Amino acid sequence: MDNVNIKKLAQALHLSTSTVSRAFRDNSDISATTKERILAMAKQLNYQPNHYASNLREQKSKTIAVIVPELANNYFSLAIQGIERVASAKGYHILIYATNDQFEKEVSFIKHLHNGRADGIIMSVSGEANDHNYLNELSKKRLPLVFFDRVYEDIITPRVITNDYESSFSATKHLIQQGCKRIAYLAVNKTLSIGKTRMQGYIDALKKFKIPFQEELIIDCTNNYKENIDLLKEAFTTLKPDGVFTSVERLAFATYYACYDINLSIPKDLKVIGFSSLEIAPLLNPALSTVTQPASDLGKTAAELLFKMLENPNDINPASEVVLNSKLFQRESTSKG
Amino acid sequence: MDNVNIKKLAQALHLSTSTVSRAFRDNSDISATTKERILAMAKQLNYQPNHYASNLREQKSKTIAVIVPELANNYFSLAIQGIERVASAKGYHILIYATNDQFEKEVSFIKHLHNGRADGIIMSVSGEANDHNYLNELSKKRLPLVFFDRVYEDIITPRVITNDYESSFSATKHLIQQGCKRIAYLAVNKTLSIGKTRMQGYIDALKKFKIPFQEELIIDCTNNYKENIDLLKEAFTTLKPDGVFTSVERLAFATYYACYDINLSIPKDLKVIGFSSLEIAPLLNPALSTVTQPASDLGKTAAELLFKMLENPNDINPASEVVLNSKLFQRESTSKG
DNA sequence: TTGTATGCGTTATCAA
DNA sequence: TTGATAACGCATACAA
Repeated sequence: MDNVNIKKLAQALHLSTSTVSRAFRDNSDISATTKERILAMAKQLNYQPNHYASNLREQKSKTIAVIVPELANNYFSLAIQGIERVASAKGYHILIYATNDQFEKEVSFIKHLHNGRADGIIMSVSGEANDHNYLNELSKKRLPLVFFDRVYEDIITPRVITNDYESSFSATKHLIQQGCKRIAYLAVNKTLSIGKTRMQGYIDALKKFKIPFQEELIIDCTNNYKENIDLLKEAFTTLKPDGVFTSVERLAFATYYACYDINLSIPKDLKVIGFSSLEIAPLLNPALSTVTQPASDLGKTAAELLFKMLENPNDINPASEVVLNSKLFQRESTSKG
Repeated sequence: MDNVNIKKLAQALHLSTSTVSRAFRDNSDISATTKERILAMAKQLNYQPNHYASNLREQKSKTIAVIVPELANNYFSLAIQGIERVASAKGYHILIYATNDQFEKEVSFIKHLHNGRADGIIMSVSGEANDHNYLNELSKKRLPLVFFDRVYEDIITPRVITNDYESSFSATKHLIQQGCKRIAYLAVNKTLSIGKTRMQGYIDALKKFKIPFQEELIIDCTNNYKENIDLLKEAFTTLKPDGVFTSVERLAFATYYACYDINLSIPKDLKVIGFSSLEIAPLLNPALSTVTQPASDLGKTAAELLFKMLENPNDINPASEVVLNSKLFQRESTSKG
């Protein structure tokens, strides 16, 4: 490598490395003229300060890590976009990790990140069902951490979530008002906190409107597209629901595919609404009614929270929780008649 | 910080730092028993080798950077997913950068990455219209770089692309065979190499089937959703095309919105096909005919190519080009009658 | 097999 | 205002 470092730069200018170094630090004492000389030469030689050396020295990385369950997901893409914009504006870099819903990966990522590679972590969790006390074991040494959307309730750290309970309640209420009597709830993992909250909103809405809650109408789906479609076809045929509320976007799609296959008409035979941040929900056949989460804002807010922690560690309540509101869009898939 | 480093670990074990260091390097001479002792203590103390120190020492980062035009985009999300899987399997980390189609950002990202932060770069470019000779100026010092999808034709570096010309030709041919006589081509940036190739396939297909090429039917769109819809409504009204071929996914969506607004029926009045990797294209109203690029594979292949460069720099032809095939899906949006 | 010493590129402290 | 020097945490050449 003919890489230019601070030493070569110093040699070329007949200066010491410390003087050169100072030229890149804003607050240091250095004459304006030498500074200019240095910067000019730096540009000419295409000098880039070695990040690893700086960070080893300064003990921080100007990098934040983002851990999400999956990358090929409209919702998380939007969230990452929100995070990236904030980080980019602050001159921070972003490391991306996908757990693919494997808890061990999450643990491994987090542990490895505690080697100085990142200054903070933004995460949507994967392993609600597991023992995630590993986060507490890091104790004092734990990096600043912000949860978004999917959180661990028993870990004390700032979080950004949406008003899932209210949204679920509203969505269920909407189905009831559109005339549904047998409303299925499509869960993806009942044990996930987010699953529980959303399900509770559904259950309470039924109660409020005096519709009996039936356990069999809670349909627990998998992570496999094809499996879900088969499972739903079976369920729709035997259980004959007249409404479906899906707790995540992809289950709404699975519902559509299932209905196409078994010739159920949406919304005539079955009304459908689901959590989804899909911008083209109006283009679906039929247009999908959605509970739309402000995904990009969620990411933005989480990033802002993390930067607050980084800049003013004591200024932020570790138990702070920011709640953003989702919005209900009524479209063709839940229309009457 | 009560961070444990190799020194503390050595102290705790009454060993030297070099011995401890060796325990983590596979090939070093070290007795099995001491190695075990060290690893056990490391686990107990939750020791993580400092990445910056190692990398400063070894002059590599085990990190690759991915630069894309945008993050909130189904296609790039899939590509990133493909990259992440390969990198993750190799124990590499991924830095993500979004240019939001701003060329200066691209230049800035690339230049900054040449400070040791990443070992290689995978990029889908943004600034075809600009002077991207900056990449050549880095000359010998340039990091291993792989282009995917959107490339600079005049920069010699490995690339992974799709058979855009053939796909465009087929898509246009398909529209012709479905009876279209006035086929509009929706471009996003005529000067982008990818735009040119795709447009050429369209032009040549017209020629082949003796349909006169009309400049006015090339509609240059913007990056703004709303603007595009307005622009398309105007264009469809005045130009009265009977077929539309969109060079990127989001223009197909814009086309749908425009048609809904001005009461054009797809496919009766206007047949639509577009480049798109959207998995739920069959769920649109009407189901969208697509040229589907193997987005995830593209990312995977690009990553594999980059790792080959990293592992065997001389083994790979810098001008190598891998072409993956897209697939044409005929759906309702281009059906006859 | 283990320990000592050195340097990776940078920045901070101190002295000039 | 500038220069010499030490240190950040780790890995290797060399010595023991």
